[in-house]
Amino acid sequence: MTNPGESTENQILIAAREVFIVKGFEGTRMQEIADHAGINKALLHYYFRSKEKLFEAVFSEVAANLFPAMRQLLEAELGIREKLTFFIKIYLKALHENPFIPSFVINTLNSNPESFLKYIKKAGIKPLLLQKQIDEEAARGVIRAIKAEHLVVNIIALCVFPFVARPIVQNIFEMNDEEYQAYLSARESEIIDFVLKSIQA
Amino acid sequence: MTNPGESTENQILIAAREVFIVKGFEGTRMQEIADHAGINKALLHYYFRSKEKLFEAVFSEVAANLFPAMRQLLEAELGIREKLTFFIKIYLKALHENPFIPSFVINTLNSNPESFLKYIKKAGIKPLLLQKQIDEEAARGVIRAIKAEHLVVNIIALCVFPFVARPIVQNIFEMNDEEYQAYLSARESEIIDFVLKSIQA
DNA sequence: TATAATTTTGACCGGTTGGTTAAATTATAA
DNA sequence: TTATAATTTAACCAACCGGTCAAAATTATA
Repeated sequence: MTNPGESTENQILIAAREVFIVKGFEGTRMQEIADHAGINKALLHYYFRSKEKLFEAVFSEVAANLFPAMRQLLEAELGIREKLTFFIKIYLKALHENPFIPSFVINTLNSNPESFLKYIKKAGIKPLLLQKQIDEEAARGVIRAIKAEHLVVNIIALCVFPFVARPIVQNIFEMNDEEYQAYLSARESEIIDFVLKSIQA
Repeated sequence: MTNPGESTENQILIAAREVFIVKGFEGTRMQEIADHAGINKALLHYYFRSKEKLFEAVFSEVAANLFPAMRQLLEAELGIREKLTFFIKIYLKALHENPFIPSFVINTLNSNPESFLKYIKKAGIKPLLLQKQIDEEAARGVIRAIKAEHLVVNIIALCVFPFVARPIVQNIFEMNDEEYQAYLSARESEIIDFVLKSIQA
């Protein structure tokens, strides 16, 4: 699977991402990353010095994208209902493109709870701005009053959960892979509907 | 931390559960479990033969409790709104008592997606029963129509997510541990409200 | 074309870790 | 009290795994 166009360093990053995201830091073997990248294992150390630094390179790429995207969505110049609808659409699209990211994030949180803190701080998400908008639109009767910390967590939970719990959901509701894909596709309108109805004035 | 009243085997199980649940299979060292249990490491093999069998003992205890409880709640002789309210209350109570279980489940799903299948099958959850009740009560105008596979996943997602994403949520919304505890406590009424409003006829 | 720099490799090292074992200790049964 | 069974332990083993290295190969530069 060597890609002649990519530099070796980049091939390593791609392979490392693929393996770390599924197996986590402890579960990943350097030899497996090397196999994925189609290179000798020593090269991993040549370019990244250690397993931990390689993981950090993968991790920081994930974390660096997570929160800025979230902030951008939350600060969009939109009415609250449109904003939430837009957030749900974009967030689900990102999840479809990278379905293992949520599990990776949760795994990393488990073994290193402070790992995301600097990326959160750097992204500069301003929850008070959203709360302000919610309060203003609740005062106008557009939606009911609700705390931002509940609303945002609810939306992300609804989006993320079917990806992290896929084997369980698929089995309980007896869906094959195709049916589950259809289910995931239906989630967009389902979540938008669920959320908008729940905050109706 | 040796407990004179407990058998050695049980002490091992308790310690193994504590460590495996937080660190997962790959991240756990047998010596650490032995240290937690206050015993010599060789005893782990004497009683459980291998790390994998010890993990399986812990895992099966978790899995054996997860789905039967869920089924019981879903088949309670209650109206749908009362049933969902009851489900949320009991589910959150269980999560407060075992806050690391969701992360453990997700970690285990990641490394072994088929691990829960036999426990799901054994629990015999009948989604069609719930769907039937939803359809009947929607026909009577008690709630709006909604697919069981969306409703159940939504509820579990809302309950579970603040536990698995705690460090991130805590940091984005700038809460200390005490404030987060209050936040978790508020989740019950928040989720009940959110869900019941979203399925209102 | 020669030399230098960079990249790559196979082989190896040392620490970690799951697992084993013989002996010692404790518990139980006869 | 003695024999046997169960439990426990310190020490050890072997495989695994992250990391290193000298040499070779390749690429770049003078």
